[in-house]
Amino acid sequence: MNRYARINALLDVIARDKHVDVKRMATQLGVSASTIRRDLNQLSAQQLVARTRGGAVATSVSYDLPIRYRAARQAPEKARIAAAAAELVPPGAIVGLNGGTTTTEVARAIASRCVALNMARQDRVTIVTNAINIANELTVRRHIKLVMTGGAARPDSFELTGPLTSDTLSQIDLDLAILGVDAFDPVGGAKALDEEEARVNTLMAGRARKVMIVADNSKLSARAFARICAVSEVDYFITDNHVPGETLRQLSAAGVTVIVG
Amino acid sequence: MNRYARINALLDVIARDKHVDVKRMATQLGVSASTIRRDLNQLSAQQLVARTRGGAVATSVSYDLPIRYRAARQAPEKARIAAAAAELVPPGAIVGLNGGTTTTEVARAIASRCVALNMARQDRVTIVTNAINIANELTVRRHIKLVMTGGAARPDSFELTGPLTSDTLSQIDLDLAILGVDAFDPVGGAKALDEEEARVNTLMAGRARKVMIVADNSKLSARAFARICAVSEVDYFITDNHVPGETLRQLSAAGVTVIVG
DNA sequence: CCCCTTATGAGCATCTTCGAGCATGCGCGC
DNA sequence: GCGCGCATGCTCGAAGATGCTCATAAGGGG
Repeated sequence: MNRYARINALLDVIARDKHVDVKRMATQLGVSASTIRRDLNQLSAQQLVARTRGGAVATSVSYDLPIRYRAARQAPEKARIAAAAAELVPPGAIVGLNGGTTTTEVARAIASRCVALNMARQDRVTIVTNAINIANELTVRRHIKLVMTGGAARPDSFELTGPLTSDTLSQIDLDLAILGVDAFDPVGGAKALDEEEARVNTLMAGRARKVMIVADNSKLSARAFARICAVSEVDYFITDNHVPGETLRQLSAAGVTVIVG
Repeated sequence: MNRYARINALLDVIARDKHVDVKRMATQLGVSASTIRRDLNQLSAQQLVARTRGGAVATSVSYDLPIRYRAARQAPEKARIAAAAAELVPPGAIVGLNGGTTTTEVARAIASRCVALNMARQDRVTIVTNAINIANELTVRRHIKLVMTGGAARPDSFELTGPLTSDTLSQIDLDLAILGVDAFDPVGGAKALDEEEARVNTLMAGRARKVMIVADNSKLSARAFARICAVSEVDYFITDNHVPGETLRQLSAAGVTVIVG
């Protein structure tokens, strides 16, 4: 019984019963109460559950009922960022998405939201992406129109880049570009680690009426060298609640609409 | 046991069990734990798995669908057809692949063959495809250069079609187009059920120096209305051993190299 | 045929995880 | 308001996984 399995078991119980009991789970999983407590505290720090004396309860802000623990870093933060981003997508919009774990979550959130709102045919959202994994997931979701750019695949990131990608993008106009980035700060703007990806992202931003950056707090202290766009070109910035207020104020002052998911 | 074979083995286990154990895989594959750890870290950097203490777990960032695809009809026939097709792909070739269960098998066979032959860098095969599921699988399996066409996704077939697809294809030259079709016979040639897909397939065949059709026996008695190309444009036809000899003779007479997998 | 790059395995110091014990303090009943 | 019981948080030690380094093997290129 490793940590991952325990956390999943705990989330399953909470999803089913809305609460867990430390003692009972310790017996059931064959570990000490200390361990269960540590696990619950960790989940609580990620705002996935709320601690109570003797156990924990489900948080009111439960986004997806079948809560599955994703071992990726900053998973809950990304889910909340994604939910906030999805809310800003109006019916019928044409949305560009680049690759990355955050934007993958955004894609899922947009798809879920379209189902939830039961959008009419003419209000269907169109998603344009150069991320193979996002396309692969969205293809089966009927109520979204999916368009892929062409291009050569980069094995490390599941993104298509290169001249073919640029060609495709140059033939498309977007209402909104939602970009995950490797680094973002009030002075340097948005950046990527790979110059090929940066170029594609720049172009996608240029084809869009509005530009949204989605990034968890780690990206604000990260460094990357390939420039995507300046802060002045960014309309929305969605992040989590672990970002210094000073940074957010600077972004607001620069004309960016800042939203904390 | 080289690196690629190990990585494939690890991915297979993760796809099946949702998790791997460092120690167990080290024993099973006959290498040291350090090596397994290095492999898992590399996969983790590609977001294909998430490291846990003692092993790794699936990230769900796009590794569930390939499994669904494995259970196809006529599976053994398709696997043999695919293996025969893969053998006709020379090192360094630029190969076009359209969508479908047969061509998905072909993609896997080509990938496996490249691993088995341990192809040098300059002999890497380039695969150009408009099938999202194929792209998704091949991105994971590396050591193949992958190019996607752009286009709008068709939910039923995982294929990209439309003007963007045509535009991309018109900028590409192929050594070989490997096409799965819905119907093929000595008189009518190759056909598809969907006219959009047929158009893309026609274009792909037109961009290629050689055209190969892969189809199991059921396709020879099937009917479809959208024409892809005439028999005279087909260079190779790979099928299974349940096809009437008379049909094969007619195809040979028409100048098609017929191979029974 | 030789050299250089890369991959692999072993050893070692470090870090993480987990369980147990103990002082603390929260909450419930009186 | 008060005291008791129990969950909690913290610390410490043990077990084991990890990362790092180095030596060696293997493979590819010239």
